Amino acid sequence: MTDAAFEIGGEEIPVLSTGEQAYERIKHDIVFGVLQPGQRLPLDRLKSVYGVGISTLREILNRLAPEGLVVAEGQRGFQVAPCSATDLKELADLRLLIESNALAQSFEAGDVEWEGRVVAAHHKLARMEQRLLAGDETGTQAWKRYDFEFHQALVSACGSKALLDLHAGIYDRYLRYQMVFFIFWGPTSTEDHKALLDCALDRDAAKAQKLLHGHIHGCIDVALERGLVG
Amino acid sequence: MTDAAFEIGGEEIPVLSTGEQAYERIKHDIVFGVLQPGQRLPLDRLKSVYGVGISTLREILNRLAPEGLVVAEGQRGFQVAPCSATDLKELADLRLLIESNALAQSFEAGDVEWEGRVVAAHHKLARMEQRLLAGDETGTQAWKRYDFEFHQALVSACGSKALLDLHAGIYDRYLRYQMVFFIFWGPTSTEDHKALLDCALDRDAAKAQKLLHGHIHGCIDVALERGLVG
DNA sequence: AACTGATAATTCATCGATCATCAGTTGATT
DNA sequence: AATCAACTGATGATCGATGAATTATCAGTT
Repeated sequence: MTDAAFEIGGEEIPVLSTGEQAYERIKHDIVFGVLQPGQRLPLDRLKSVYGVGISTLREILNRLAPEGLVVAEGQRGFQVAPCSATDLKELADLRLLIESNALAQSFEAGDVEWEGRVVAAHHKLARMEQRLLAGDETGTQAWKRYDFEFHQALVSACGSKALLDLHAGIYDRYLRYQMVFFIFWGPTSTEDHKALLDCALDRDAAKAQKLLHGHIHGCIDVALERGLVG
Repeated sequence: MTDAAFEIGGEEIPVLSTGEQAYERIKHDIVFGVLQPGQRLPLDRLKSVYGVGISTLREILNRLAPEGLVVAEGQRGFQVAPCSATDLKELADLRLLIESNALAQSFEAGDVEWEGRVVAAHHKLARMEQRLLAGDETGTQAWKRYDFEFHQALVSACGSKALLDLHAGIYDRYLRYQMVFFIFWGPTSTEDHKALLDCALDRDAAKAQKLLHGHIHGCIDVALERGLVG
């Protein structure tokens, strides 16, 4: 339908196809709770909402299914993957396992380039968190992106593409719980990020793993305490 | 097209839809090397081979893509995920990480039911390995299934569905290397399995993890030594 | 009034058709 | 003769149509 890339002044700007665009939108709407957990996804409705044909829609949903954001019960269509407390706990443990491991390898192998990426990512995240703490709620989505980019940067030198892909996928599923149930409890998170940055520059993997453990479990404990998740 | 389930004498036998059937066949053909790494997958050709329509085919390929068995280069169709030595190493490390962790949790939580599953799975695997060592090469595919079922049984009590799904997915990708490059080096593998069984019954997770490490790395070292992988 | 069975309406799975895109080839121009 | 452009055949992406399955509705019966 469209070109794969579009040239402007020497810089290549990728132009997404109809399907890719819709894929991104639907994924975004699931992660951010516009499409709610457990909600059925009638094809005709989605068709008009996202402006793509049935077949393209089904391709997208089939792609989202192995990623764990959509479930397909054969012959009965699709629905947004339901949320549960046990699933949240499993995801948290999984993220911790994957990210801890990647963290250690990354700290081992990271060069100065990597340090640069980490510092830059942390700076952007910290700025956004300042704004959020100041009451500016407009940037919640931007905040999640910077949070991801920071954690991504931390593990980016682990040397394993497979590990990074896995981490990204689990992060998305985990993020959905944060977004759907509006989990953001401010200062503690900010401190954790700063401490993680320091660990990275000191190459103190053990301490970073401990911090990550607290960072993640602190987050889900808040959710489970408040009884937010069914 | 067909019923989701078919009742016979109280037991429910799932009847797969056209799409599900083709999905299983294509996945099988990729894992077992019928469709070779890097090979392009022209839709018209697959259409006639597997006897399904274009749209259904694309659904299947889109589902296989996040599973890591197929890659989709935008606007230029699909191809079987290529193989490389680095990818094999990454997968081995990943499988080790996931399975080691699941093993420890499973040993912790496993009950007598679990022990039964493990013993049964090992028995079937051992029988098949006997036949293979005796020169009966007809059962290579059955062997892989029993090997998976044994490892699956070992971790089945870990208590995390997310972890089990992840393990299954990575196992498939890892298995492909074994199948495509005909890696089976007999006695050592058989001994490993017996030792793993003993560890399970003794609940000795640390020893099991060591064994698993040797089991997996021994396997890929053979492949890398022989220069089988690109 | 509640249950069961048949029928109608909705939703899904699968398909081939159509249009856009890509790669290889030919031909014109310098 | 070499280079670039337009042409052409092949392949992929997107779409709506069609028949099958599921769910909802309603009448008839106990």
